[in-house]
Amino acid sequence: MNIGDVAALSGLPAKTIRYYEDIGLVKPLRSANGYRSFRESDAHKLAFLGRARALGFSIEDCRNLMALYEDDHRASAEVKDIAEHHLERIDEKIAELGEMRATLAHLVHACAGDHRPDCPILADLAKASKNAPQPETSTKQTSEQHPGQRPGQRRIGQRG
Amino acid sequence: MNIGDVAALSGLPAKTIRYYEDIGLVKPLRSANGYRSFRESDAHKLAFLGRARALGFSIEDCRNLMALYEDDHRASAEVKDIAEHHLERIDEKIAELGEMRATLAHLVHACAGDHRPDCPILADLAKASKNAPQPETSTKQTSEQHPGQRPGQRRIGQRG
DNA sequence: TATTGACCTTCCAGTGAGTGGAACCATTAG
DNA sequence: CTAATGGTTCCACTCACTGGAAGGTCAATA
Repeated sequence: MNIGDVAALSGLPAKTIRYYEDIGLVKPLRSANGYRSFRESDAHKLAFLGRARALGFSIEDCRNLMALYEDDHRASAEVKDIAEHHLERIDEKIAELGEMRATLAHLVHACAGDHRPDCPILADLAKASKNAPQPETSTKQTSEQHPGQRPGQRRIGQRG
Repeated sequence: MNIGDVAALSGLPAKTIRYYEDIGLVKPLRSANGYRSFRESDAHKLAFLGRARALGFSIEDCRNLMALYEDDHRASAEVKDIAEHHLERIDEKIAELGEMRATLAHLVHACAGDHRPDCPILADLAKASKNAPQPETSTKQTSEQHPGQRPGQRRIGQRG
């Protein structure tokens, strides 16, 4: 099959499949016209990859999982190990996001959200949490200031 | 103060602060020797940015929040709007990760994790979930196969 | 004074996992 | 013949930095 066919079967964009070939995850044959020619096994692999990626596994994890999948003498412990590590990382992320969510929800709740400028959200972001109430600015000036004439900044303010 | 001082005050790496100047988030002065010279207000901005980033706001959000923070005539509704949108995105992510977690935890629990090759995790990844039991491969061959002699792959298997 | 060492500068390249687009080739239908 | 569709390569871009090279500056010490 051509790339469009495996794309439809696996649900992966053709671009992604080309990328997966580029990084060595699949190795389709080539037809005489230069088109990629995918076997059943390639389509199977791509579906496998799609599902592993949907579970959040990294490409490196996918590579290892694929290798284990194709190894008849694997120990399921190796697979479980990868999955458990991934599970831990997911739990960490959920915890991190949960903390963000709690703080943010609290601030959002406290903000009137009207025409007035008073805003607990900005107040919280602006508050000095660590140190330096009057940090004393003990840093000695190396020489006198002059306005930033060569700040060397590009892409000022617009994204990409 | 020099970059090291604001780095210590804000908790941001000097590299990050240079990057923030590059994208126009801060505009420190320059000393005669070419060193960046940060005012109190710059240090304050950087601390603000550090906290906003820690809450997961994107750089673009930070840019907008900074602008609102510096606008005495802002409406708190604008700030709340940004925060609520971010909160929604966080909730979506938590939900997504939660689904992954559930599936993965189920699979991990079902896997013996021993020396034997039988593995429900791999079985699940490999199972055909969508369509194509025998997908019939109706795709006509454009020409006969020949092994992949010009697959054009680079960085095969190693991370770059 | 020379030299260290900490600090600063710029610029370039890389991260993960693709995505968008240009320029071009192949196949097929009308 | 032409157009549409689908394939090819290659390059640049994303996001928010991070690492490192090559070199300039400054304060302190031998």
